[in-house]
Amino acid sequence: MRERLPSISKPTARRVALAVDVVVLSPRADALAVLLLRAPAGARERWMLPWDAPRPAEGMDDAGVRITEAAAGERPALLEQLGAFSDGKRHPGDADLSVALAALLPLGSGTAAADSEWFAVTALPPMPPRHRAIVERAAVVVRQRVDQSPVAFRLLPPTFTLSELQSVYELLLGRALHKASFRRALQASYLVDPTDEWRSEGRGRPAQLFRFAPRKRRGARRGVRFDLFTE
Amino acid sequence: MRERLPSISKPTARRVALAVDVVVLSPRADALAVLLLRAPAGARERWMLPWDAPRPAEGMDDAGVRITEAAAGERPALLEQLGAFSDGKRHPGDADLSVALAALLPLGSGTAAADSEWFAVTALPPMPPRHRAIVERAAVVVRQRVDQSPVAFRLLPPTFTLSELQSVYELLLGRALHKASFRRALQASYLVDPTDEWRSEGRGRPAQLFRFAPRKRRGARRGVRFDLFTE
DNA sequence: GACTTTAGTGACGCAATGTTACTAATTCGC
DNA sequence: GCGAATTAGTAACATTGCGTCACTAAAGTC
Repeated sequence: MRERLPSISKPTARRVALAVDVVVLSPRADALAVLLLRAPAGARERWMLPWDAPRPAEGMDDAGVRITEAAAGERPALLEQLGAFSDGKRHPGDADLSVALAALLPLGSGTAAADSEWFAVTALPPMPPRHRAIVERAAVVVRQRVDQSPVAFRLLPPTFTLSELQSVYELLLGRALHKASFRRALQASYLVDPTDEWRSEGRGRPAQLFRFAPRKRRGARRGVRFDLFTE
Repeated sequence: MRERLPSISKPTARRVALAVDVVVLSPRADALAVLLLRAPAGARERWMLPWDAPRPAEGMDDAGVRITEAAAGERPALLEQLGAFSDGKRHPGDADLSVALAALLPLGSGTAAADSEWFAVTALPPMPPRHRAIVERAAVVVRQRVDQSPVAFRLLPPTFTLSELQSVYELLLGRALHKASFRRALQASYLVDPTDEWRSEGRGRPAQLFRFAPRKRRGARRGVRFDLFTE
């Protein structure tokens, strides 16, 4: 039926202009916020993601750490690759291909430099189209991975209250969660350990501080979940 | 406290040698199998992934479809980006950077060409280190996404029996599932529609054929799942 | 000291899931 | 034919998970 020629021409790699674009994320004012840099004079949009070319022999993650440190003055608590973006959309450095990374910073860290500012991911200022697409993708990816990787915990300092943790989950998921259910599920998961410290935050009863300390869970995984399809 | 210079040097994209590497996956002999091509004479390893450079102005996905068609004679039922790989590991075309894609083919399709062969992802032959890493990553990613995207359904023809579907899930998850629970959960998910066809496969009672037809589910999402962490 | 605010827990009921055991429809061996 | 074997599909029960409401606890405020 189907006739095909055997492949005769050996493929060859092609040289393209590459950039690493970093979406630095942190909770800011009850929203998931991204750190943007003021674009150089003459740029078509006023804001852009921190980015740079990878240095020779530098891995993507190394470049991501370096770019995050330069923009936020801090090493990311978690770095996740978002993928390669090469649609025709405009990039501030005219890169043919962007490798995009999400870098998570804990709550309250990384005072922005003078030429940078935090924006809620739902209220982005004018920025290059590819960067906008990357930020939107980052928000989706972070939300999707929140219950598979310690995304929420990396958006918090090493110790935190359970209310803070719940707030981060609500901020990521965009909906309110029930306190009792949240804590019951967390308890059963063996992901956190209580410390013997308590924090009094203005009024109300002081809250116990917890630490992210996942333990090996007894196997016995559960069945297939058909209710998580996003399509 | 922290002193930082404002960024003065404008970043510039750097030109690197790029390849698109495709992991063509399909169920084969009760295992998840990957299609490999015999490497050209003189190569250090005998087998490699289908790959090529993207053509000018060709998107990653377009390149992925083209490469899949050339290697398997068929368009992928689902194409997912796995990310960018630029570790120091060796690539058959000495690409600095690989954009890796997973291409899913339904069960029983794509007779391999003479210079290609299917291998279980758990029993890979000698192949370039970067390609091996990409295949291993593909297996992990496909397993992780199985209950968020229709991965399992794209590994089956348009109509299939529920036993076939369960087999694909078991093959992807690497563990046995209980028949009644599987069907009950599937029923509740409104992901499949029964057809009025039945298939008799050797001995045993004939099985009804189903079709993937996801319906809009009534909202009401469930709580946070802490038991899905893979770390 | 009463009121407000935030933290944390107990308990009830419904829904989902694990499990066992069953029925149904076909082929195979004799 | 006819029973055994094999695969498909379902019923029913026990257990667990989860949404919800209601409560207690410990701080600040007036």
